[in-house]
Amino acid sequence: MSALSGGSGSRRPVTLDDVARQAGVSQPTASRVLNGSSRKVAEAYRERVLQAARELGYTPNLPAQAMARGTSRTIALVISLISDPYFAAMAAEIMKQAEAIGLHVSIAVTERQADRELDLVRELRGQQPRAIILAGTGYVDPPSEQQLIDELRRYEETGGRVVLISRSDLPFETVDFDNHEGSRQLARELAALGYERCLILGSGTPLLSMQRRVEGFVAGLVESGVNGARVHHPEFSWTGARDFVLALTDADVRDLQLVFAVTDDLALGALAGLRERGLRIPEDIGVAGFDDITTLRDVVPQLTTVHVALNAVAQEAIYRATTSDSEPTRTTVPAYPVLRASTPPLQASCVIE
Amino acid sequence: MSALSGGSGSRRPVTLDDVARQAGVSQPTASRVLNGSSRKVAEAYRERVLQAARELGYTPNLPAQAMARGTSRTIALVISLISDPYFAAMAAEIMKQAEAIGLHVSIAVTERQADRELDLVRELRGQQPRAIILAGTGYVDPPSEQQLIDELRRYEETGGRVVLISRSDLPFETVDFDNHEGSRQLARELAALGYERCLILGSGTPLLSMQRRVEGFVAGLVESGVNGARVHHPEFSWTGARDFVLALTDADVRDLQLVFAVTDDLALGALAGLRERGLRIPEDIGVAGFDDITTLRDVVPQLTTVHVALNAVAQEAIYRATTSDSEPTRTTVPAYPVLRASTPPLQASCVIE
DNA sequence: TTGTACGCGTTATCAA
DNA sequence: TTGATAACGCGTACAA
Repeated sequence: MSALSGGSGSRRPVTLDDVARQAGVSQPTASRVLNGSSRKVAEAYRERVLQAARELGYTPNLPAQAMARGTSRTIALVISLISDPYFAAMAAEIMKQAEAIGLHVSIAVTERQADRELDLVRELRGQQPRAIILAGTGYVDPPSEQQLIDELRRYEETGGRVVLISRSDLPFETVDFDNHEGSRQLARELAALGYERCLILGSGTPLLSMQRRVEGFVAGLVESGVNGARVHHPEFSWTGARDFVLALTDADVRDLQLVFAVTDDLALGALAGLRERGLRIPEDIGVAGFDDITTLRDVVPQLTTVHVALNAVAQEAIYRATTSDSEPTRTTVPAYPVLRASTPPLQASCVIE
Repeated sequence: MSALSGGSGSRRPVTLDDVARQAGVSQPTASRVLNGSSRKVAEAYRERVLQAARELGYTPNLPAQAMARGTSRTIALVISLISDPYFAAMAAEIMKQAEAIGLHVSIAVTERQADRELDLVRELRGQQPRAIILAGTGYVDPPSEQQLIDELRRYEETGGRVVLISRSDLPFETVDFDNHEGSRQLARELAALGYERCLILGSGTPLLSMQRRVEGFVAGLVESGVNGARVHHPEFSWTGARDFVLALTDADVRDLQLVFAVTDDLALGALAGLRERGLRIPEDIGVAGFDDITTLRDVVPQLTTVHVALNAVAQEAIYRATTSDSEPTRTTVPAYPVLRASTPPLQASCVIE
């Protein structure tokens, strides 16, 4: 191994200058050929530049381009949790849409800490991204909401775009799905199947969209003439739902016909808990969730849930992130119930109160 | 809305210069206070700079820093698929470790296309990341392997670090888990439970690690005195495994005691297919996978699999990505079988041939 | 059409 | 310790 090629950090990256020199043209000409848009370069030069770039293995220095242009080709995505199948699917869709139009995605995770969100936005702003997309948090009573708004405003004022997904609490471009309507329809369909005595599992963490789902479900029940659904708010996780169900009294459980949880994750936790108590699903009690995560395909019985068109959400988000509107708009993507084996029609005997 | 504050892109971002001017110091001094390391600045100046930065809402322009310093605080992660629970978990762990030491993560997805991998590396190189981590591809006979190596070498020569996860095919720093040993041990344990007539589902796509898992399992069986396991390579997806199982003849299936698939995803697909054929799991046939994805907790029966310590893999990868070694090393993280309800001990009657 | 000269925001070098 | 000044790589008026 020669002294020149060995080790790390020995060589300087190939720059546009190197390419220009090798091609025997000026640096701006090389720039025009390789990265510019107004391609008024003589074919002979063009060829030489392209060949030189190929030979040298030139790649544009993105930070340098970003600085010179004042804007980058990066989109910053702030997300609660990437290991959660729902958010993973959301991130995947957003990346797909972004890459389709030549944008990179830089991901940051809040791990559901509201204060971390503010820090992240501040940091991300420094990346000079084309847009910042905040997906899937949104607390009912956020501690530092005004600071977050200020920070995002400041970012917007310097030409950046802000898009919120699944949280309609802030005055920015918002893409949301219809939480209320989705669970309302679900409640109506389940009521039509005969379900009346329901336990609703909301989120212990005060999240707006989850609250909407609870309200929608209750509304749907009431419209169907079903009242008195019990609402509880266990810790917002699979384990939280499971533990909650395990802690119920036998009398409580015996009286139930259905458990609706505001996410599939919770629903699966509840399902696990109910089974641990010796209950059969769906014979003894029905279970329904919300999100329609892919994972559900491997669960028996197939879980009734509310489907959300994540690809539509992502597409809309990327569109909003790359189009400069004057006024923030609110887009709502539909969500509709999907009835599966976990909530079969109740026998007539059970429907009668 | 005033002409100054309105719309998008009106205001210029706050720069270090603005802060310095407001604090009445020179720009380098402001730099030393806010971003520098050798903090030899008079306390009085220090205070004034910090306050000015706070008032103005200054955030360092990362591209500018990257250019000036010649290196960024970004790690580029190239991953096959982010919606896959296994890769999502891997990405989550890597991000966690990276953020713990103040590094951003930029994610790019290959969608399992080998040629896209090369393009991505070329692009990512332009981001001037601190390191490039390639996770989870690695073909048996890659079409453009040499080009990829050249590209990564070039990146390394300019001071970047390259770390490969779960693919020991390229001459770079590698973190892998013990595919062969993991499935070998699994095979031995299953053989000890009485399983003999096995169907092994490999990957239709020629991936190295998957091949290792097949080889390891076969080796484990042979060591246990079990020969003649059938190996097949359906399309590398849940659907592929399901369809393959559905296409088997009844005679084939009746003869089987176990299906081992090289990933949990495939195993779950196979399980679904077997059930569609009216087989009971595990009474009629056992099923085992590899990866121990979180999703399995909601599957009944609980799936026997091989557990991989992803957090250890991620930690090691980040460590390698931030430590400059002279020679590329190979780290192997253990993988060990976890026996669950999907492969109960076979009754004595079945063990007898 | 091509090349010269400058600016982008930051860090690093060197005098003072 | 602090402050001028020169990079870093690229895009872009402007002049040729």
